[in-house]
Amino acid sequence: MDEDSDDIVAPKKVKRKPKPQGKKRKGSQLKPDDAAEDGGEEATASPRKKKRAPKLEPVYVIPDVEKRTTTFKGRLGYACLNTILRNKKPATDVVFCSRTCRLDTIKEKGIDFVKDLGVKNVEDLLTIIEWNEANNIRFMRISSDMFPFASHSLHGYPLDYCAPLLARVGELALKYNHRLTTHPGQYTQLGSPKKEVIAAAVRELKYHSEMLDLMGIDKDGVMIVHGGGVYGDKEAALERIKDTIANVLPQNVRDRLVLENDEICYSASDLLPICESLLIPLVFDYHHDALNPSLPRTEIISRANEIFRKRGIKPKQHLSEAREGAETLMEKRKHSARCKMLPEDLPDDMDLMIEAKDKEQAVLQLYRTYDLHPVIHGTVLVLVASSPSFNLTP
DNA sequence: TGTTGTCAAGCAGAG
DNA sequence: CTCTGCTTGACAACA
Repeated sequence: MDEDSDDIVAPKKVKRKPKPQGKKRKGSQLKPDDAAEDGGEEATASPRKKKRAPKLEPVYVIPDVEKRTTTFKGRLGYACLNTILRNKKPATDVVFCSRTCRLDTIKEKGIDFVKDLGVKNVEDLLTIIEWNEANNIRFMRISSDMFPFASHSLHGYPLDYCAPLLARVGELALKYNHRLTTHPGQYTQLGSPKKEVIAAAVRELKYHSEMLDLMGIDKDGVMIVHGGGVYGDKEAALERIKDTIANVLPQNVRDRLVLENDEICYSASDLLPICESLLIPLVFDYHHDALNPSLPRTEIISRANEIFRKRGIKPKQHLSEAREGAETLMEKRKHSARCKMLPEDLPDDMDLMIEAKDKEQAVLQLYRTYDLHPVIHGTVLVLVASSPSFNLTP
């Protein structure tokens, strides 16, 4: 689907998936799982090699991108996961920040096991930030899974045990002028009519705040959440959201909170009034706005940026694109692997989070498209052949 | 090593 | 009603 993939010369061995037509998986069936039609078929071509084949050197090719120009001067970032570091081989070398476990495992191994996962996640975050710096990326979203179950009603735990390590993350980010933000998940419902749901949302936000506070991150370290559900009455839900923000959230949590327009329930014009009245910034998401439009983009952006300005927070926005060939609303919600271009109305001085399956590769592609930063040959496309998106077909 | 089913949490929309 | 999608991934069990 993504032209990108077509250009890639994959590492020499491309394996065909066995395709065991066994049990029906409960997930979607619509992904024929082999999109390796990129010409990497020489895979099976060497059946008779007796000397144990030395590890094949992958062939890295940087495909051409269509060149474009921009006056954009902000940072581009990616969310949570670095595909190169996540897929390092051997498996013991992988670097990622979302180690987690099951509830059963907590019962089995105890909470200290879980807290150790958090330590490993934070250690790896240091590595990722170093990688980012080496590759001219200075903006990323921290995984909400950094500390598994930290906000859980029964198993939750404070993060102070990890304070020194978290402080190192903040110091490193500061050293590189690297912005770190968070995006608590879809279960974070500030406007639910159910008390327990709100309580869980507040715990989740407190956890994220605690993490950022212990890192010593400044006010640019925001936490982005959506409006959430409407429960059949949007006005009433908005009132509850407003009440939660104004009267329930502790000040340090509220200080980091920002709202984001979504593609189903709350458009930018739904959120702007409460954002403006509470001085909660609005993160504008171009993709969501395209699916759930309201006011003219330029108006949304200028009003949103005014809130950021008043709060002294560097503005940020989200960019993603729908999968190619998406027809229905549901299909269009899915993110594409890359972003082909920056939006028309993108202000120059702005941090832009790229939400794409290929993560940092999508950022690097935009770097190349617009000549924003040099891209190191070898970090591009190193593993695209095995990245999840590579197997996605439209 | 890879594959497969399942996993903390909430909601809305499609079929 | 069930399945899907959301920041979408990762664990666990087994081959």
